[in-house]
Amino acid sequence: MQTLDSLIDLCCPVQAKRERRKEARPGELLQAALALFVEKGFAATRVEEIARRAGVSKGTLFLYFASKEELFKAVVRDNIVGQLAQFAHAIDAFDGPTPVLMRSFVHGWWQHVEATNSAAISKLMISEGAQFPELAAFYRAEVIEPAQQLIARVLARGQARGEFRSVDAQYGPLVLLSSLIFLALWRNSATLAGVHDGQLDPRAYLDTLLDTCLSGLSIPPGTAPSAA
Amino acid sequence: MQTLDSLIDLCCPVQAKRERRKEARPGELLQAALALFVEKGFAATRVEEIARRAGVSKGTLFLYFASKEELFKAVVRDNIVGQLAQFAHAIDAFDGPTPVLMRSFVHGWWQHVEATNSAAISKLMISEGAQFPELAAFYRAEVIEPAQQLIARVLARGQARGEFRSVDAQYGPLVLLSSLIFLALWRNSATLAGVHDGQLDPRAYLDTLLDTCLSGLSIPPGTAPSAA
Amino acid sequence: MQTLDSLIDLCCPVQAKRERRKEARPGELLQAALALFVEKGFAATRVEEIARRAGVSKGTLFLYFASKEELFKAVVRDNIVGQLAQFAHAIDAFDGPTPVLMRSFVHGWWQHVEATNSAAISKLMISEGAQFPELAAFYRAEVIEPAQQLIARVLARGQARGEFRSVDAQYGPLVLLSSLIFLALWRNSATLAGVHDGQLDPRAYLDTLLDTCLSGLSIPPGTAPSAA
Amino acid sequence: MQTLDSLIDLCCPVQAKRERRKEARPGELLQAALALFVEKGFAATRVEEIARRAGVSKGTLFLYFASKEELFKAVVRDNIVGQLAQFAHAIDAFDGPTPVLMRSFVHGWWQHVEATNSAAISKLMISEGAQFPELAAFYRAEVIEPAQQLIARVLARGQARGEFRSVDAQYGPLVLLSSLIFLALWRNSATLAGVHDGQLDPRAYLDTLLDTCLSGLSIPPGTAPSAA
DNA sequence: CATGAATGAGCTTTCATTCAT
DNA sequence: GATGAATGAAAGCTCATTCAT
Repeated sequence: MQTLDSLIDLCCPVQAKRERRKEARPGELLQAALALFVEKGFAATRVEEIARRAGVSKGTLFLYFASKEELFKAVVRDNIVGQLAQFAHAIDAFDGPTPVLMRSFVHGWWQHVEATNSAAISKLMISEGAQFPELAAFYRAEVIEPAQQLIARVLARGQARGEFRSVDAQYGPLVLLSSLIFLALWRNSATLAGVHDGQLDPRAYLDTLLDTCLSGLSIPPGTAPSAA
Repeated sequence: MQTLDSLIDLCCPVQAKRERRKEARPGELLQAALALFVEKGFAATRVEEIARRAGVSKGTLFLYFASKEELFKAVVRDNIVGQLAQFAHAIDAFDGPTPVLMRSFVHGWWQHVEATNSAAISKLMISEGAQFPELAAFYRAEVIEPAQQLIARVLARGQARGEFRSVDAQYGPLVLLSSLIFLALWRNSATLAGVHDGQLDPRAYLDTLLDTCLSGLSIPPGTAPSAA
Repeated sequence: MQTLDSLIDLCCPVQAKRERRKEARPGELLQAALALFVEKGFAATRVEEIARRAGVSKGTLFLYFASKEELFKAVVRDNIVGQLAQFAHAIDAFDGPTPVLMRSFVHGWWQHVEATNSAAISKLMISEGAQFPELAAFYRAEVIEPAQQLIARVLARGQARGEFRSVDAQYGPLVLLSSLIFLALWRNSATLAGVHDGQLDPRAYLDTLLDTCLSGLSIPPGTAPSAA
Repeated sequence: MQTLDSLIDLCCPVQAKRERRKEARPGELLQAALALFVEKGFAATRVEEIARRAGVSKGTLFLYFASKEELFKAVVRDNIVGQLAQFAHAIDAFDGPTPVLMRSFVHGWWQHVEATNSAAISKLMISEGAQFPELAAFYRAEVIEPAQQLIARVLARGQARGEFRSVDAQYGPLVLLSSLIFLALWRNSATLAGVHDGQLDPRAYLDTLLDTCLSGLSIPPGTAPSAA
């Protein structure tokens, strides 16, 4: 049986090179724009530079995107895809102790963030999101909230299994999420990182975070609800 | 017979109007600048608008502040720098248990952040710092570093008094600071908070943070260095 | 049947209008800039006016010249620098008596100065150089020094050939150069020339200068190193 | 018998200090303005700086001079005084050989120029005179022309006494004057002088000038109209 | 489709001039 | 008279956007 994609491929055989390049244009522009918006911010990025990096002329950019703002929106839309679903599956499939799950989740998350540009996009949204309310709402609904629920699910699992003490259902996840977002920001903000950039080892930071939180979440030996 | 004016003069031996306005100018400009920087960002705010909001002309602004960047620095100094020193004093003067100190420090910090717009300024620097390196450096040196040291001092105090277990000297303070900065961002980022702004109760969030961290930092009963 | 346009195309295989204009732009701007700099001075000339006179917009000017100062330098290069090299070649190629060379050099210089506006540019630099140190340095290096060396070379040639008596190597050329610069000034300074402009015949002035200097430089008959 | 001035002094005895300072104000302002106009040019000099150097406030300056332009005119008017008459007398009184007179005249002129600010004023007139036609005309009539006639008188004297050969009556003086004006400019023009400022010894330059000109003017031994 | 020359509104900053005190 | 705070018209330069080719 063929997937939908492969059917589409059969119906629309490879177009002439020129045509194909034409179709690739928007993607190249989006990629160039993402890199530059992240690097220099929205206002400080000149459309000419985006065009140059994408290998086209300034005029061509406006053929595909009505304005610099529309280009920004397209960049964010293009990059906000739920990688989060995979994390959810992994969590559900795991069956060891929750502290171990948490450790692996946190480090796995960072691995993904490092590999993709997600941190950069978060930075972008936090920095310039105020100017684009629909995008901000979209990002919140599609990224922030699911991420929060993911952490909530892990905490709940720990409590259900008697491994964690109970924490506030709303703010507990947030305390953890905040540190993850902070790490993402730190790597993309000249102000936060500055000269100390090289000094922050993400993995060591995450370990310190995990040590503190896991101790804080663990049930004190004496207080164990155990009983006879 | 006395004129109304001369009566006023007798009753209110204030300075000449011009004089009084002159002394008020910097404050009015600072206030207007803070409001607009927060509302629209540093780059997107035009000095003319700041001046207009302060009720003066463009030229007058430059009578008091040498440049837009200097104006920003003055805003930061006016709202943050001084306060950090006060926190340092309060910490040194305190002589109760460190967990209590930490609670009072964290809540006191938030109180100040809420009263002024310091949180918004942090948001600003994270958003636009990359484009204004001098401002970013200034902010790092005058705000980020001192804040980090403040937290480090509290942690060290707890350890010295046998109240806290030892944490990584570099990342420990950062884990705490990250949550504070996150809270500041949350309140000023449409992306993070959006329309749900009202849903986050800062004080409850901070309590959750303190509960988790203080538990995580406290020395487990059994491991007590007791002796005897 | 051919359209008029296609006939024209066949007859006049010129570039597209846009293209042709593009190539003409720098020249038109240079010309406009020279005229206005001379008329109103460097500082008092607004770039917008230059652009307008060249028939383009302000922005277009900056497409071709990075700044007002660079535009000025281009004007100088366009009008003077190249010509100095030509004089040097002519001097080297000449093989008659040095007094004849000097006469032809001096009159040739004036011919060039009259044709272009180089004199006016010298006036400009003397007037405004102090306020634009970079321009002054450029002018000194590219114009004053080479001109001085040109004269020095002629004097040295005369001495080497036994036609001129020896004069101070530093001040000799300067005495001559001063008169040439003075003539340039006279023609462009309301103060020096005023309404009496018509009264000064440059060629007669230069002849008087040459007569005096050449007599002054020539070796007195009796003092001839002859011998016997 | 009393001069007019001393009579005036008797009628208007010394006023109160404050009053006297009031009368001195314009003079102090003129002095400060001259120094700054010469140093930085008209446009580049800020009225505030003039006022500060004169020890008054910006507003006070406008109490005495209607505008910056009027101040400039006043500065020039105030400084153009004919020291030239003294030179004329000295020339008439002299009874040695003309070459000696010329040497002493040229060096005396420079001594005076150095002592006063005349060179600076010449520079000022040449630089900014175009904007003030009346001043330019006045300066020409009162300074340039008389100076030219002074030189012409010396040349004529030399010819009348059989010491000089005949030169063009109009351009001969000019050739000499040009070198003197050039020297005055050199000392006040960053462009001409630049880094070599220290290298030009005015007296050596004038000697070279005199050597060349006097040789050029002297009657060749053989051609002497002597006769029996 | 693609180009890139051309545009012009917009920005920060300066400074001669005014005028309430 | 004297002050200096306040003004606002420029100026040089940038860059998103347009459109003739």
